[in-house]
Formats: sequence, C-alpha cells, structure tokens
Amino acid sequence: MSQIDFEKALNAEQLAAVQAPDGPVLVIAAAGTGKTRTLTYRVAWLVEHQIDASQILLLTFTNRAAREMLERAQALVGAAVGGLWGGTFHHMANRMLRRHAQAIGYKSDYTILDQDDSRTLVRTCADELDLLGKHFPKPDVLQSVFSLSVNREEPVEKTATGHFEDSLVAIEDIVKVHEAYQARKKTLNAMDFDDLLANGLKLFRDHPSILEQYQHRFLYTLVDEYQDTNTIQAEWVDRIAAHHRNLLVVGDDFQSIYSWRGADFRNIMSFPKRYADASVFKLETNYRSVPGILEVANACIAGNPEQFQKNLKAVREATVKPVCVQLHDGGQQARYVVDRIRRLLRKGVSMKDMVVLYRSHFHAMELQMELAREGMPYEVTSGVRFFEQAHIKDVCTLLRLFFNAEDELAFMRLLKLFPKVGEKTCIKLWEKLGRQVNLRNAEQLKWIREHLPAAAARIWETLEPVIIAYETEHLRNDPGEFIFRFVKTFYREYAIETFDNHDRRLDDIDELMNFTARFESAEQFLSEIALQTNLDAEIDEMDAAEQNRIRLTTVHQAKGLEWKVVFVLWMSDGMFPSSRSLSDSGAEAEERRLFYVASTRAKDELYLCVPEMRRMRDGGVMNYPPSRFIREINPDLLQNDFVGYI
DNA sequence: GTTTCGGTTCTTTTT
DNA sequence: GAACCGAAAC
Repeated sequence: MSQIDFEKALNAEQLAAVQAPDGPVLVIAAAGTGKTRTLTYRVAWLVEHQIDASQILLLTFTNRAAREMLERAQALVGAAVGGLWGGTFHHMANRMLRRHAQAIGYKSDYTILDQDDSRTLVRTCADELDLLGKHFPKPDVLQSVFSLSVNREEPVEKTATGHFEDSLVAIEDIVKVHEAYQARKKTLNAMDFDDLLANGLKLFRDHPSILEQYQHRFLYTLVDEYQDTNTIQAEWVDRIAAHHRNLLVVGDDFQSIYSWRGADFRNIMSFPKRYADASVFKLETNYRSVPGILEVANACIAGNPEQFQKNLKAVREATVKPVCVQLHDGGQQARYVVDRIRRLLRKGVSMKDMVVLYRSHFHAMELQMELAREGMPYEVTSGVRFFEQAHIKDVCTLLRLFFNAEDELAFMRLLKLFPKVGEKTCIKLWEKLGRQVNLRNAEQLKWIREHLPAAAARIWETLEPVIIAYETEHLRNDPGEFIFRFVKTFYREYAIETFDNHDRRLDDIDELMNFTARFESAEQFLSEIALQTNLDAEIDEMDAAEQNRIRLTTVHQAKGLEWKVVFVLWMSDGMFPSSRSLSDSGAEAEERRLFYVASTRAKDELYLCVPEMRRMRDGGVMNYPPSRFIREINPDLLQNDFVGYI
C-alpha cells in the first residue's frame, strides 16, 4: 500500500486534528473547512498506524454522509477499510439490536416502521380510543410529540404539556394514545425510528455484558455532526467509548439545525467539561467561499451569543458582494431567479453549479411553475420520501409479511389494494387469523381466498403461485425477482387503473428492483428501505449533476453540500425565519443558524431574494417585512439589485 | 354496512 | 399532491 502524504494533503489545522493523540478529541469545524476530509484522513491515519478497521466505529447522521466518508476512506486506504462499522446512529443501533433483540424483549425479525407506518399506527390507536374527533390533535402531530419525548428522554406528559400549552387538549388522552401505541408496536414486533435509538441505549444500560463486548471491540469511535446529537445518542456514544476513551467528535455548533427533533447542541458545548482531558482543535480556514460571502455569514451568526467563538477565514480572492434583491411577490421572485439563471448560463455557468434553497417546500411553488413554463430542467428534492410513496410501499407488503408474520400494517395495506376490500374487511380477517399470517402455509392462503369478496378472491388466486414461489424458488434471496412477479401478476394493472401518473410510478418500481440488487436477502433489504428515507434526494442529486438540471432543495437537505451559485428564496420575516417555528425560546437562534448554513453553501455568488407580499388562498394579500437576518447585516456587505417589471 | 368517489383544504425541517 | 370529509354506489 502506498503511503499517504498527510502533510501535503492537509493544512496545519486539519493535520493536527488528524494526528491527534489517543483520548477524547473535540474538533470544531466551521463550514467549508474540510470537516469530511479531516474525518476520512483520520480513519486513514488510524489504519496506517496498524489499527484494524473493524475496531473503528464511525457514526453519522445521514446515509449520504456515511457513504461519502466510507467511499473516500476506501479511496485512501483501499480494502483495508473493509471491516469498519460506519453508518447512521439508526443503522448501527439496528445492527446491534438484530443480534440482541431478545435481551430487550423483541424478536430479531422485528419490522422497522417508517414515519408513514408510524403515523398510521398512531391513527389506529387514537381511533380505537374514540379520540379522532375535531378537538384532538392529528396523528402526525401526536407522532411528532411522541418522537420528541423519546429523543429528549422526557415523559410524553411533559412534552405534550409543553406542546399544547395554549390549547384545551386533554393531556391524559394523549398519554392514553401513547400507551396504546407503545403496546401496539410490541404486539406487531415493530420498532419505529425512535425505538431504534431508545432500545439501542436500553441495551447498553441494562446489559453491561453486551455493552462490554462493543466497548472492547471498538478501539476508536468517531462521530460526525456531533452538534446534532440528542441526549440518547450522546449517552450511547459516551457508553460505547467509555472503556478505551478514544472518542473523536467533529461538529460545528453554528450549524446545529435539528433541535426540533431533539438535538441538543449543549452536547458539543459541554464536551470539554465532560471530558476534562479532551484535546480541542479548531478548523477555521474556509476554502469554499469568496470573502464577501463569508463576511455575510460571519455577520449573521454574530447575532447568536453563547457559542464557540470562531471566524471563517477566507483564502479565496475577493470578487463581488452577495446580492440582495427586493421583489414584489413570489411571482416576480420566480421570474427574477429564472432571468438570473439565464444570464449565468450565458456566462458559461452550468445548471449543476446552481441551486435554489428555501426554508420550506412550498416556498418554491411559483418558481417550479415558472421553470416548467420556461422549459428549464429542474429537480426538486421533494417532501415525499422515495420509499414512503404509496406504490413503493405497496409492492413491499408481501415481503414484509414473509419477514414478520405479525406485521399488521403490511397485511392491511396489501388487502386494501383489492377491490371491495377496505378497512373493516381487513380488520375482520386479521382478527380471525389470530393477528398473524403465515404465507408459507397453503391452508392459510386458501382460507384467505375463501374469505375475500369474489373480485378480490380472483386476484388473490392469481397471486398464490407468486407467494408459493417465495419458498420453492428461494426468492428470499432475490427480493427483486419476487417484487417483479408481484408487479407482473397484479400491481402493474392496478397501478394503471389507479394512478394517472402510473408511468413514473412504475419507473420508480423498476428503480426499486435495481436497488434490491445490492442486498443478499430480503431481511437486509427491508431494514435498509426503512432506514434509507432519503434515497430520492440522493438520486436527484446524482441526476441533477449528470443531466445538468438546476436543483431546488430545502436548506436542511443542502447541509454539507456546495454550489458555485446559490439563490435563497423568501428572505422575508415570517417565511425565513418561519413564523411557525418562532414559538419557543432558542428558536430564533436556530433559524439564524439555518440561514448561516444556507449562505455558506455558496462558493462564488449568493442571491438573497426578499419578496414583499404573498397572495393568500382566500384572495387576500399578506405583507412581509424583510427578514430580520437581512436587516442584521451591515448594508455595506451586500449589493442591492433593483428590478423593474419582469 | 362498506367501499368508492369527488370536492376541499393545507403544506417546516429528517432518521 | 395527498389527506380529509361527506355523499353516492354497491
């Protein structure tokens, strides 16, 4: 193996962090300072110093970050990186829980519920308690309250009380729904995303011998985006690293934007206190952006006190200042952006080097229409997750049932695809089956056929050979083929009858079948599709780059990425910062960090669009003052762009 | 009694 | 779009 020239590849700040001595290490890495580079070189450095990769644990928040780091590390040290455990917290917890499920009272073939499943189950529970009335929160609100309570490690009662303080909602009822939900998951042998984390920690707390195995196994623990950890994740990491104490965490408190799901940036702030012997390194040299952009970023974040002081230092030459443009409304904003994109294209900037960022998906509606009208190719990283789309979930139901016989959600979903079968029929059948279904049992298949309405029974009959083939032709090892047969026999026709955009949906299913190719078994595949919520964003990202389309995305999804030209939409007070998010204390600071993330994505040019008004649905108009984040910036740092009528 | 259909309303952020 | 609600159809 060729030796890596660390001195040449890294600057002094990065090199110091990469070569940090054993023991706890905190790396504060400001935006664009080579955080990923530092982490991957740290892995390479360890491997070059005779550490077996299987003794390294690398934790990230997103699948994208995990994959990127593993790929880059592999490029550096090759196959030596093979045995490394790297992935999201949810992935790593799942990996351990599959092995030790019995220890916490689960079966190892538990199903992972994605958000859609989880919401459905909450709705069922609320419905059964007869609480689905007008004066009760919607299932997704309940679900997010439950989730937050887990991630903050506080009783649901407390989270709910805080969340509904101004409303008349009966907290006891919410607690009741929560109890029902928890019990239901147990009987379904299912865990939601939060259970993976909570049970992962429970495993360590209650079973010291299991914890010890992992403590000894992992000589080095590396954590990316540490500012986004919640209390569960922080304790989980502390425990696993407690033996060797070689814990290196990397993060930027300025970029902590996930407190709404329980992230607590105090974890990173208090790290030096919790680990008094920690070495601390700061990365402040920014290679990404021109000085004008960094000045704006530094100025904006100065509005947040109580953070690690750091200043982005530019190495690039000064060019133009970021542009601030006042616009009449969303329509004019859309025309302005399209017009600027045109100009940039003429100057030779390609589409893949531009991005449009916004706080919330609906902010881009007018722009999407304008781009479509102008025939400009664009790609939206949508709000709907690839694997949570109805058609994708539909074609996975049979596999899910083979894997976990108690997966009521999959059973219901499957039967509801058939004509004349709805909620009631499903529940009756499920009850009569004893709340589980064995698809390997020919008698049961026959029984189901006989209890379905005639039209549904005919379809079921055509599906029986497909179901039987799962065992006889060992399709467990070839989930793609199994899905293919299901689609060929039934779902293709169903999709054509049901969806007006069936072409696109069937294409998605083809994509799904390609995706199965990387897995050896149905079990692995099912775990993965539940945890890969964001695959569509990643596919879009690759598509947009390959096919040269302009990308539209939320700021949250843009974290960690960079473009030459960045447009930020709706820099109006109430939109960004979002008025809905400003309720509790600390919210404004988080919105400000979000703006910091947005502006630091830009390498060369940054356009801040400030529309003044928005047409509401009811025909009225709403006026918006410019965003407080714009007003906080010294006007000298920005250049104004004035537009006439476009 | 159930399912299906058609019209209406709303849209923060993610594993 | 997709979730929800009420009315029509089976």
